[in-house]
Amino acid sequence: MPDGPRLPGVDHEDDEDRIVCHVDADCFYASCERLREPELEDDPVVVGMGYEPGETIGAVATASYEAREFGVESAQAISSALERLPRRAALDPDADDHDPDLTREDTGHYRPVDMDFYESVADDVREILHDCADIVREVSIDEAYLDVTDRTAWEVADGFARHIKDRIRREVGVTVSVGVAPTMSAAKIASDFDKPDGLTVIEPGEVREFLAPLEVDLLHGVGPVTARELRDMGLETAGDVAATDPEPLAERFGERGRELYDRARGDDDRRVEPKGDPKSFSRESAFAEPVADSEPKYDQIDTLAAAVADRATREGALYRTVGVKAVLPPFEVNTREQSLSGPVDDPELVERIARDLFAEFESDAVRKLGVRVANLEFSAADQASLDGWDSADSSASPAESPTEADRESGSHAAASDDLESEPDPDESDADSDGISEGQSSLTDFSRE
DNA sequence: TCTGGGGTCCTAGGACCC
DNA sequence: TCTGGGGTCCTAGGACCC
Repeated sequence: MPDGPRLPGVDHEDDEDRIVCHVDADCFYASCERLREPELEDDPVVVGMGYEPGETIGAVATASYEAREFGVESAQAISSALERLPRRAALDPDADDHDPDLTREDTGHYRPVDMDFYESVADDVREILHDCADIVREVSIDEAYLDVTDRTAWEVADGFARHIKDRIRREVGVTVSVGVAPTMSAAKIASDFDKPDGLTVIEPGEVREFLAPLEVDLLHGVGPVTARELRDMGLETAGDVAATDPEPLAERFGERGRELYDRARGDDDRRVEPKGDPKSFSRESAFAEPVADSEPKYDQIDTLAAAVADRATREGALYRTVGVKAVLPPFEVNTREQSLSGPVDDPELVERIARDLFAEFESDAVRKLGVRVANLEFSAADQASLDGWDSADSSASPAESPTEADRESGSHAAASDDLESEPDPDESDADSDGISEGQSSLTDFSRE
């Protein structure tokens, strides 16, 4: 949308040159593990779940660079990771997976994910980032964009980035790679260019030239599927994309095609902006092997529903949509969701709806299940309850005050009734009635 | 890559409204 | 009623990212 033609002489405020920094921690989880176990330094370290002897599910979350040399990669199944790089612990003759032929050099350390600890380290990094920039967009636990236009200049951007890296290393103890460029997408590629412990600056005017030789799959937003299609179109590098006719790209990939074309040419108007509220919360978990019995599946749905609802409550979010995911062998992903007429915070309702939506897969073998809430609203409601205001305040969450919950909560009641009554065999009108009826008695939640 | 978990955004069809 | 066209919401699926 911001990609329309520019009119000369008309308000170019938005087109000012920006200096964008992308900061990306190097194998962050593994670095965190080394913070508390310095002996792991220089040894291969793999962080993930499910590598205990006998466990087969789970995947690698992060592999240190030493571990990557053995072919261990992020997202790899634990079984393959262990094949390439056995556990150091397996050297112990008493270990369950002991192998007498192993040598120390061919083994690595495996540690389970400990998000609470990684979050605490990330907090320390974030503090430094906010100290170094006016605008920070945190993308994930180990990655952020900084708008540092007002803090530095191109002539000294290199030194500024060095300063950020040094502070993080000195004060927190982890290394990061930094990319500096006039756009977010180029900064992202720059930080990736020289990992680990990298520092790459792409100055305005150099972006397209810098990108040109890069393989298409290095562009943000190009995954395996798109990369293959692009190659089929004869486009191997960012330079190929930049030089091609954008129309076929737009036809094949829609909006993403236009975006891809722009990015490959170094055009990216996005401003660095702080991240807004989350859009959804979900929990999922895989069974060790496909499960056909309905009971363990419903138990898992209940557990996931409770966890998701609890998360929403803790974060002060109301939700208006509840969904489930059922992955059937070999890897068929099914999703079902249902929206209510108004936002609620009601764990029991989440469980009921999740069970109801899952019923369709009751007799299928299932390898993975998930529950999700979406259409979140972080309104005055949670502020009110957090501040300890009493429920007389009209903006208080309808679902949190017993008195209010009892007498109103229209959507709530309507939705519950609807779900409790046996739905018609032909369910298509059973839903729409009951659920929309509560609307009139609902507090007005409309956003403008 | 025989495939974990938590997210985001886009697309496309259908319902529904005016 | 042989029906125009725009807009929005809902749902399901898919690609992608970390």
